[in-house]
Amino acid sequence: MPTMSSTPAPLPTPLTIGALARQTGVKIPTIRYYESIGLLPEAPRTGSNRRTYEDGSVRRLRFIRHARELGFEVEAIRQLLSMADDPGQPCREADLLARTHLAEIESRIARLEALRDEVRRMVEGCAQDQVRSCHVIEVLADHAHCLHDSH
Amino acid sequence: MPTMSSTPAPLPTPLTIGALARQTGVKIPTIRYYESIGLLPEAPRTGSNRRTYEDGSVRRLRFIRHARELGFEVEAIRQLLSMADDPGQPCREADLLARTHLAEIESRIARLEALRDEVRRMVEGCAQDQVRSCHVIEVLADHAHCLHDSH
DNA sequence: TCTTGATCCTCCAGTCGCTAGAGGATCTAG
DNA sequence: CTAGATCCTCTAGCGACTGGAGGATCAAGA
Repeated sequence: MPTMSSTPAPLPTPLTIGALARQTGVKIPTIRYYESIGLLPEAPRTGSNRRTYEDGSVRRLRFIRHARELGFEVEAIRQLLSMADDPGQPCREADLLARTHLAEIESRIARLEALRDEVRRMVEGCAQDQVRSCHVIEVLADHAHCLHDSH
Repeated sequence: MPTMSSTPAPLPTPLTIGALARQTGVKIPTIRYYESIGLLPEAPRTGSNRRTYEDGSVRRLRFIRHARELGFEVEAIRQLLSMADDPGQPCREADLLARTHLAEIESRIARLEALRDEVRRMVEGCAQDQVRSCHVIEVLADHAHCLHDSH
């Protein structure tokens, strides 16, 4: 049982910004930054002007962090958050957002793979000799060595 | 012999910054930016203070552009350029730089692929119904839905 | 009670690699 | 001679933070 003492009053001790940072892995200045751009609501303050948070903040910030890690831009996250705040809405928008994002990830992967092939070719041609005959420098100096025009 | 008086000297008409931009595909403000950070040397000026370039500048700028397209950072390019300027040196450094870069590209690809899988799962789980049951929001709200911790 | 060190606050500046705009000078073609 | 293209410098902005200065406040130990 997750009772932590005999008294059943789990009154939620507000978190400091440092505790919030530790629980979410988001750095303190970043938390303040998110507040400043309106991704996080303005945190209530103590008498001595320190920000206080509750468990809801932890969830919201984790949501943000997770979305950022997944490569969503702040603007997209703003939209996702407002959807998450309003769970009766149809989720076509969230779905569209995610699908758009997926397409972008896939194109990024494709471009990186082309790029990896170029750099790999570059590295493999290097005889570790002299710059004069260095494939790396040579390839960089002349696009004609490349397989693709696209980059 | 490169005497320049009586012979039909192909004296190189200096390029304007606009011509250089057209020949390399690098925008004019970017060229000036490269000069300001020392990637390009300070261009000699005409009497009316306009920058002049020669074919060497075209090659150098193409080198820079190509390296940027391949994802090298400016600092790395700075090193590559100084190596290219000094072709008697062993090229271990250039090779190392490129190999480091390759490793980074590969790790980026791996992370993006993990990410793609997450987002794909996210999208596929969406029933286009309500946010309440929307997989996208749910996954973002809880990292535990993810396959990987790494992102 | 005092003191020390940790934590917090605000504000400002810097990061990277450009990009854009203001406001003005100069070139080139007709 | 004039119109429009091109150039110049300088400054500020982008996105998403990150770091530091300088100062207030808190919690714990002597």
